[in-house]
Amino acid sequence: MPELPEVETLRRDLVPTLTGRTITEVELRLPKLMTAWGGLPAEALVGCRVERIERRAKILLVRLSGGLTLLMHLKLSGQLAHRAADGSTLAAGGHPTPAFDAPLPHKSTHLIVGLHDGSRLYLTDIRQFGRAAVFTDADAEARLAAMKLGPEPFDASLSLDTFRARLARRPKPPIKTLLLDQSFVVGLGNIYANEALGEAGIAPTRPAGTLSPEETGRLFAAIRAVLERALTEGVADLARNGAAGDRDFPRFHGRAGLPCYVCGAMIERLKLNGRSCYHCRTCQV
DNA sequence: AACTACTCCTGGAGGC
DNA sequence: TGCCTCCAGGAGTAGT
Repeated sequence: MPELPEVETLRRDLVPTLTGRTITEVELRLPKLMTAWGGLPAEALVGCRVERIERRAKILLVRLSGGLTLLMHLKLSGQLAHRAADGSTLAAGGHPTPAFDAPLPHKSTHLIVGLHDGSRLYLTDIRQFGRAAVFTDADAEARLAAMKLGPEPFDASLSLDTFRARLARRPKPPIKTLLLDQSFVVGLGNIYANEALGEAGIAPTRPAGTLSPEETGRLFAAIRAVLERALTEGVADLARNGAAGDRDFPRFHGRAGLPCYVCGAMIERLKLNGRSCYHCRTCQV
């Protein structure tokens, strides 16, 4: 799925196009999209005005009038598109395929939210792993609390010292496994975990407890640098099949068999907990 | 408690 | 062309 940079970029794009609009109709085409988390029926959205759009971890929170919150998690293949009444795209983001300018709705469009100005918000998800739910604000907080999410990577409360302390509590798992664990730190997915480890020069398989203080510092800085680059220069560029795109970002993920940007050695792929790790054996030790 | 394996789905790419 | 296998950016749950 969209990881932190994709969700945050989408949030920023939706703020000016969605805020202040009032929901006039809702069409839920795939009921299970809204059953996993429970909450109110989709129709509860009708009549609500969009007050604010927030993000926690990889989850979008649409704060509504009437004390309600719409939670959305795009998981692996979810996508949101806000289209004007004439069909033009106002904002779109999430998984890069299908193309953001594809005709909507299509067979993987599972939720359509109509706004009073005639615009529509479409949630599409080829793999149907995404989730959405409408809660009272209090229930939304309870739902988030139940997820036991770790700290945000850019939160001031996550200092290098607290990062090291959290690592010290989980010494056994491979460091890559820990980076993907949302209770350890939120926002990283497979792409940016691979990128952070690559930039830090740390092998994904290293048990977390074997990292030196110096390596921990490099990793902490690399996590923020990689996410910051995605937020400021644009999210990682991936082709349809998950391979790296034309841009030099990502620099490791999806580049098996291609030369490392740093040393020229061939990037290799290995599997860890069922997820692909792309790494340079020379640079990452 | 900590850690791992399995599971929910669809569709595109590549081998034969 | 068709069929097969593998692969894809997540995370909840059940088992050891």
